[in-house]
Amino acid sequence: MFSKACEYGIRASVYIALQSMEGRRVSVNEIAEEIDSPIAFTAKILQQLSRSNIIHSVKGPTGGFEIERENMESVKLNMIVKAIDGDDIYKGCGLGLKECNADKPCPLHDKFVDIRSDLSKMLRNTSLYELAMGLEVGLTYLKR
Amino acid sequence: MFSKACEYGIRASVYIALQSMEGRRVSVNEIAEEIDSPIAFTAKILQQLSRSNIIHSVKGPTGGFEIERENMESVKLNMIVKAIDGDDIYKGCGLGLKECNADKPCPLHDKFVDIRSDLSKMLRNTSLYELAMGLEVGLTYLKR
DNA sequence: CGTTAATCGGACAATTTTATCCGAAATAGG
DNA sequence: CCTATTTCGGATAAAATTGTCCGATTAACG
Ligand code: FES
Ligand code: FES
Repeated sequence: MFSKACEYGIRASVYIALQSMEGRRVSVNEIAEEIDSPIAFTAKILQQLSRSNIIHSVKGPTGGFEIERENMESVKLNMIVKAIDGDDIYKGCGLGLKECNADKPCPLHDKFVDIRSDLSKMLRNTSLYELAMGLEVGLTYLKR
Repeated sequence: MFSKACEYGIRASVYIALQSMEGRRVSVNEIAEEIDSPIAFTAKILQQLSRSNIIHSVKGPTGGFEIERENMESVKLNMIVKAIDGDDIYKGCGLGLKECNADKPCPLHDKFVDIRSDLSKMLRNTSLYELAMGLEVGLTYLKR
């Protein structure tokens, strides 16, 4: 469904959001530890999210990553997915035709766009804040 | 969403079904031409589907691929996807946790399983026959 | 029986994705 | 100013996916 990079990116963002709620800034090492991901690869993804203004990074000692309180609610999953995986999942044909277009649809088009639009809607409506809350109350987990 | 192999596999299967409705057996070359896919790679995928008893192959001159009339209705997309991509898409965690399990869910679990089960249901309920029919009446296309 | 046309199967190659390494730049704190 | 700690950015490596090649096998047909 999502690329590994995107999965790590979402998990990392949720963890950063959780810690930012308590004013803590976190390092790549801590993030990778807490979400069980490869450190250097995670660092690359965080750079990408930082450049996309989804998370905020601070260099030097006491530096690390954080998410502004306001962004915690306004940043939705669809932004993270788009920043990392592009918009293939929102626009692409389920059977791999070069373009998905109702004027010349693939055999699966009608059924596929239903699913795709549900997924898209779900990602658009899900904020980091919401996901971080589930974590905070101990209902959900970022590794197992 | 699906791998390239799976996309080609579905497109090929639908084309074979369409031709089998008229009693025509088709070669890899014709299939690859009609669905716009790499020939040798497509051949590999067809072998896989043949071994999974989803399509039927015949060697030698006048040989090729076909789908028995009965199978055309009983073969659903979920079988093709499972044969090629495995069941990650049916069982895997959306955020990449090692296992998807409601007892220790990831932050996205509840929302993700909804989408996943809709997708799963759609694939389970869609037959090759149904898709081939859309093609036959000129409503849908396998390449663009 | 020999030729020809087709799939089968294994080895190989190219590309993309995932992952690692390391030096550079920034900055807090002594 | 100096040192230590952190992200940044580019090069590189490993693994997985995608794609190619070719000889073996099968079978139709003259
Ligand atoms: S054309 Fe295939 S999903 Fe729209
Ligand atoms: S645990 Fe992540 S989707 Fe179920």
